[in-house]
Amino acid sequence: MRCLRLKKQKEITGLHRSGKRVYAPSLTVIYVPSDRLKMAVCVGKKHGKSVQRNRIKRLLRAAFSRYVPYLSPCCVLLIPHVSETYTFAAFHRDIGKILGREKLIDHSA
RNA sequence: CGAGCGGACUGCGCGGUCGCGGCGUGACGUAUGCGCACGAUGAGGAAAGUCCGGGCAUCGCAGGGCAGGACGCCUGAUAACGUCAGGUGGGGGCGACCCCAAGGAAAGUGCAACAGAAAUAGACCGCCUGUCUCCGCACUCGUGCGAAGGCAAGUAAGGAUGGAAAGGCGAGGUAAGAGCUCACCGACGGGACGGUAACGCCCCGUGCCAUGUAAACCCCGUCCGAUGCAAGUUUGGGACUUUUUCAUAUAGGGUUGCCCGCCCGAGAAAGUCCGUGAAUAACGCUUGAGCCCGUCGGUGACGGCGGGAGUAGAUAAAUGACCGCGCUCGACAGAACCCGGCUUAUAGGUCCGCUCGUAUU
RNA sequence: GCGCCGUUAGCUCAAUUGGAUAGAGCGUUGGUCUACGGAACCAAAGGCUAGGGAUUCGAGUUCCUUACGGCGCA
Repeated sequence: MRCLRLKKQKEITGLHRSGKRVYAPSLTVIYVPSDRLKMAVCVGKKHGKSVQRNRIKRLLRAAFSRYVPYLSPCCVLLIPHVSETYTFAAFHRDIGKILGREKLIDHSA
């Protein structure tokens, strides 16, 4: 999981500038094709205190990791939307919907 | 039973599958960095706010002065504290109990609006005495009484204010009054006794030198060098070119905010090449004034001795998903160098001690 | 992680050494003017000075504490 982390400031600003944005009810995904699979989550202070922010990050990582074995290589940034409640089921469903629509899932694998 | 006060503790539990962080082991794989397998382990009472105090680190270390800051009843505890313990004084509550930045206003300066006669100091009204002028009444006819006004002296009883009005209240006293005198209370001064002390209590004396504010400046006493793990240490990172800033001592830079004193000869920027990367890697980084139990000393905070258990250490940052069971249906909330406190948030539950009221015995 | 500021009317800002009724501009509402509107003029409303406590006779101002917002440090 750690090798998939997207860490560099340059890469993240690059994603914001040239990445493709895809929207779902619970979150926004920004991605760009790459030679390796990398991901990051972005949870701002508007989502609440640190306990709640940590929980959102865990839910996003857990939901994303379900699709890791099937993904073609790219850089991905996950940004949740502000809401009353955050559930694993909603994140899991929306991430699957987006990745399927954008044809990033390699069904042959 | 109802209402309440104080103290201590707890902070969902159990089982499975997949996954995450660092750690250990490996007759494993790759070729030194990781992967794989197995094993044990992995957030709090506040981890929070950053309000105090330390450890630790670097700079200064020949220090000195000024400025600045903090604290402030007493005694003790402690590495230290603005914390804690025990007491003193004051305030609140019927009570259990709770609260208090609680030195100095007779070292000096400032401020006290409005109201009020007057605000830190006095005489506006008033009261009273003497005298003069004028008026009225009475009669024994120049005296008495009454009223008004002027002048002089006395006084601080009373005067709608105000947070505060020159000790309070009562009695005597007086022309009217006044600690002028007296009793009680208060204040101040002195002494004896008790207490380590803050202070308490008793006796004697003084008619009483006099408001509040120091979380206004200030004075007195005690303490404080500065910066903070983004501190700091080590490795890699070197080569070439260009530009620029001053200087051989009245400059420039460093040293604590400033001054004295002390130290130093180089420093800065841009571009190109090598390089995965420099917002990097490793160290600092977790055993510490720590925790639990017993015992001894102490009213207690705490200390001495003996025994025991003891792996969070990340770096865009680790605890999640799904399923089953139980119950009271789960609050506030996430370590980031480490400790001691304070403050604030907190569903529900447990235990101990105590007070008041009602009823019964 | 560390250090430092701010919060006053719907908005932007004042308020002297603590002194009484917290002020100004814009906006809002009503009126005058106009055939109607704008502009102009006149008037009014609107504030628990971020919350709580303390000091003081008296607090927007001083002190403590909490909340929110903002800035700086590689």
